[in-house]
Amino acid sequence: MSPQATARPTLREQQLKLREDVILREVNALLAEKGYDLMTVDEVAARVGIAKPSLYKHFESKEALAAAAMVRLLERTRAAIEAQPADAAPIDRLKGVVRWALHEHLRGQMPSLPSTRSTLRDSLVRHPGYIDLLIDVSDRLGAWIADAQRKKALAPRLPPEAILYTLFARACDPVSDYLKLSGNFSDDEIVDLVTATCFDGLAARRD
Amino acid sequence: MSPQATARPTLREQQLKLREDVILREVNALLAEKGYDLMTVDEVAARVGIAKPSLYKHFESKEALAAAAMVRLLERTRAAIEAQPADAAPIDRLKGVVRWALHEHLRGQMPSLPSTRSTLRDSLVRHPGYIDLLIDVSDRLGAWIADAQRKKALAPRLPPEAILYTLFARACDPVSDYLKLSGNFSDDEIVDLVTATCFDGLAARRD
DNA sequence: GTCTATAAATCGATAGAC
DNA sequence: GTCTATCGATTTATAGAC
Repeated sequence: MSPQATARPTLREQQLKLREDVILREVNALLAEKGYDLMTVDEVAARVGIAKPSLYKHFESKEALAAAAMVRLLERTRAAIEAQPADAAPIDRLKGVVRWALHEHLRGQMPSLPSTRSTLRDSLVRHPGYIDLLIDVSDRLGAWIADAQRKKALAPRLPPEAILYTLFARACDPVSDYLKLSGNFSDDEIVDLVTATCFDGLAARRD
Repeated sequence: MSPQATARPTLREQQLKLREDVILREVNALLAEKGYDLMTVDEVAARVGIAKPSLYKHFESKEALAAAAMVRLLERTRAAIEAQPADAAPIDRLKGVVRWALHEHLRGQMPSLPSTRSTLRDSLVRHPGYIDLLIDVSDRLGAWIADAQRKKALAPRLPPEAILYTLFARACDPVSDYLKLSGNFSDDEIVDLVTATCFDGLAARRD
């Protein structure tokens, strides 16, 4: 053990942070698997390998647990946005983010959008960090959308917010689940299919 | 009161059927509003205006209640399919069904798709009438899809089942909820927007 | 900080009187 | 068939020992 181990509280804090990250990863997977309402705190504790009261030492409630997991998801989303090549056309950067989200979804790591009538939604809007991050992510995507519409790569007539909502919704589109369940497609094919129908539509194109 | 009133048991059966229809309408609305897991049997009874045990005289469990409501929804879907003009192009008939579903959604009458990991899904596949109706509806839509692809109105490269799943998914697309929540669009505009992005995609079209 | 044990509330389902 | 009252199971959350 290093001499700083007892002197600095930082190491312990790092361990704490590490454990909380394990917790949030499991919460994220459970949110994707069964949603907020069906996820039980007992199950989270069991998967992490600790007792339930220990979990409540880290997070004060089930809602706080889910909110923290959603914040983490938004942070990873922002990272995916920043990872897009700066020299690519804005529409291709948008496609890249959608493809990243679809891959996460197929890996069972993408919780559904907080439904407009969900229990979770109310507590999320009260969570300070969540709204800020959501606005940040929306602003970055919104800038690309406006840019792509100016370049006439995205349909100029569509309201930008309709495009933004559609991109968010495709990230947890049940279509990918059903395609996966059919067993006729690989994950890459499913990502290609959903991305294509999202941007190009179901109707045939002449261009 | 007609003379047959006491002689025939049919009248009482009609009243029974009528009450069950009221129940299923409320269940349908509640399924659309909060989903199967958050819907409580107490709430259904309260909305119908009867006590919970009375509800259990009509339906033996919460699952049976939801399954009956989903069957009723599929029957109305089949009716909407049959209501499409026979002389219209197949792609326009498909659009007509999607538009009907979106209007139902905006009226709060369209439950979400039974998620691949839902509690409800397992009991639905065991319900005899449900699967038959689902196959019937899928077959009718599938015939139109094949027809539209032959005529090159729908993208010929897309797997027909991907198109079918996409149409089902758009009926309960959360995008419509968020557009409605924004308050910037009328119901008709939302239906137009979602239908357009579904068939034409987000990317600009030259045709 | 982690555990065992339990409180408090909710929900699906039923017993039994009318 | 409809009601009041209640059971049994599940789940969130906490008390208290270590």
